[in-house]
Amino acid sequence: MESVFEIIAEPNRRAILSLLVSSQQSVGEIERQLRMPQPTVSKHLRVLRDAGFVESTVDAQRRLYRLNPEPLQQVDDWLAPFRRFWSAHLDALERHLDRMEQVTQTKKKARRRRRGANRERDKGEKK
Amino acid sequence: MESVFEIIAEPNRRAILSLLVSSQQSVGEIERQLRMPQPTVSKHLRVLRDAGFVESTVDAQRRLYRLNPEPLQQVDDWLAPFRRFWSAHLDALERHLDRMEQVTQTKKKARRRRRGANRERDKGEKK
DNA sequence: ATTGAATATGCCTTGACACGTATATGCTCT
DNA sequence: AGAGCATATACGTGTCAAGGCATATTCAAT
Repeated sequence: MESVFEIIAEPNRRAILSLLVSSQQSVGEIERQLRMPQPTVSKHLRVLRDAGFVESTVDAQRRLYRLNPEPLQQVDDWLAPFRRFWSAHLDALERHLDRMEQVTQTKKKARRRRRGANRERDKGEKK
Repeated sequence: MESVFEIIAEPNRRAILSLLVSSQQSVGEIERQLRMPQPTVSKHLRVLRDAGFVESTVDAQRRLYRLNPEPLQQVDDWLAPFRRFWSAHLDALERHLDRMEQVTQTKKKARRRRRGANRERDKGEKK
């Protein structure tokens, strides 16, 4: 199974992870919400657990699975250089549009506002 | 082939993408730098191109491939909720450590500095 | 101790995909 | 036109992982 990227390549596993963002869940709850057969859920959880994406605690017959963010941070780290790349490209696009505007003289303020919003977004967070 | 996640699950494709961050490259250059057979490179480039990760321009017999950041932004977007999750967890860990310290009375300032650095890092960019 | 619920595991089949090797296409130069 | 380089594609093969189904395990309650 190797890398974190192969783990999150599987759609059902991504669904499980997304589900666990809000709160921890039992296998049965996952099964019901994602409408997938129980063995499928268990197998994917096994993979996720072995790869460190989730952890589990025992609650009687149930097992509660919760997220462990570290492996996902690896993905985030890999993405870092590309983030620099695409903000550079955004800036280049902006400059290009600005040049166009110096010719056409149209609404510049609206785009300025958008650019500000994008910069915020690039910093992460923000709902 | 479907999703962007399956595309970047392949190590050679990730290598190609990383290589293209610095600048555009011909097939032959990729082949040499990554030491993989030419058909392999061409096939992976085909996949990356179909999925929109790269674009190509023709230069006589060569083809120059360059990065297109949009699909990677999808990955970044998917990661967003988890980023919130793990910074919440970092904070919780910090609070926990702080409570421990109130008992053990040890170096608190060093950790405060680290927390600040993490917050910067979460905003993206930097370095 | 037995039954039933919740979860895990084993086996089998199927399909996708990566690779190697060979070959095709396209361009340049003489 | 022909030779040679750069890149793309076709085909056959092996591997591996996901799904379905059956079954095993574990715990609770009676």
